[in-house]
Amino acid sequence: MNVMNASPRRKELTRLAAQLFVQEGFDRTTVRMLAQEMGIKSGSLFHHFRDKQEILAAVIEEGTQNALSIARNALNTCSADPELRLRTMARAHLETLFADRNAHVVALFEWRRLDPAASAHLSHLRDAYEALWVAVIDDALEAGLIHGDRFLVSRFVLGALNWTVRWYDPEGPRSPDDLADELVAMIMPSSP
Amino acid sequence: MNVMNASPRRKELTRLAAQLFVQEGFDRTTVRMLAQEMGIKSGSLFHHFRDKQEILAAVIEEGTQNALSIARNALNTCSADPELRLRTMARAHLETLFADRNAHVVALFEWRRLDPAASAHLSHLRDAYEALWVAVIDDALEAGLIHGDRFLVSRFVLGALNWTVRWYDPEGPRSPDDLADELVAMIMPSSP
DNA sequence: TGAGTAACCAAGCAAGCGCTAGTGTGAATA
DNA sequence: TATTCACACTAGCGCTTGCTTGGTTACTCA
Repeated sequence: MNVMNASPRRKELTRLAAQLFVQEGFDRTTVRMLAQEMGIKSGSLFHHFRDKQEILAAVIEEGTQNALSIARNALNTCSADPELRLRTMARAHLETLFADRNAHVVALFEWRRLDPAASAHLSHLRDAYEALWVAVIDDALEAGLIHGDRFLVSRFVLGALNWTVRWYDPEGPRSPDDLADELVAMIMPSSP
Repeated sequence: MNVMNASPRRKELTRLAAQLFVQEGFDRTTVRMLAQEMGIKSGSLFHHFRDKQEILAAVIEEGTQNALSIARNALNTCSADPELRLRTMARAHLETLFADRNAHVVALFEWRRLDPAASAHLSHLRDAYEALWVAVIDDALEAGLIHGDRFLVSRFVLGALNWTVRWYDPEGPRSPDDLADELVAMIMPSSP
């Protein structure tokens, strides 16, 4: 068993696991199914992961780390204009959501299956990500771009964005950026 | 086994099952846990339901039927003013979401566990409910109250509302009606 | 009073579950 | 050349799962 490392092999296995977790749900995905998808036998799986829980934690950690670094990057290479930052954050959110769809769907809908230790560790990552959102929304409120309660607005916006994984088809005519722009336009009184 | 009826006993059992499904998730809820919660033995459970799937279908059907009749009622006893109808629909949505929370959480997050037959049957109910939303949103768009693509707007609004089950605390200071009003205000340019 | 029935129980089956123990192998390291 | 290491295998243990069976109880109504 690997201590806590992220060997290329383990990363690849994690990616495959994410796909199965999305298809079947964590509980219905058996270690035998995972092993078959990975091209190994079920016993060999436990050379890479301590137990099934650890696979779930690896999937979610991978996805959340990605989201965090993508969002930070996008905000850093973007001016201080509150409207642009709001749009940028929404775009970054949808970009990572669909670039890394499997991991994020797992993070959104299987979080409760994490054991307390893993959940506590990963909560910090998630909180750091949400803090980025709250800051951007605070700026937009202060600039008078949008109105309402900062807490409620961020919850509503994140809810609307996260829910897209339930209905949005990336193969369709609309790009994730279109979606993000439409949402921002919807909540901004001053838009055309 | 009861054919398809809704005896008082079965209704009560369905209510208890919904609670457990929310607490543990459908897959992790065993028939033994269900039976214990109901005060019977696991074998007796199959006198009321053909199999575990049927319990899930019963829970979701109950919740969706309620949502549909509450929304219809609210819209019927409400003027034709588009803004009022939008607010009314949002309020009705959150009202039923939290009055019947367990059933709706199950409907939102365990829908995929339904077998194809049950899913097809219940999809009609859900579609009827969403049709109410689309009509209300169409009116609001036509009246110029809100702007954007009708399809996207309804998805965003429903997403924001449904996501509330993840963070909203009904014991807190804000009422569901407050929440609904805040969301409507957020997407309406002309609000104070 | 006695037939019918809804509701329940004790016992257990077959299948599947997560996970472990022990072993083999080929490549890198000493 | 000897040792270690990552990675994979076979075999199966102990337990839980959804569900079935065959029978009992309590109640209703002709």
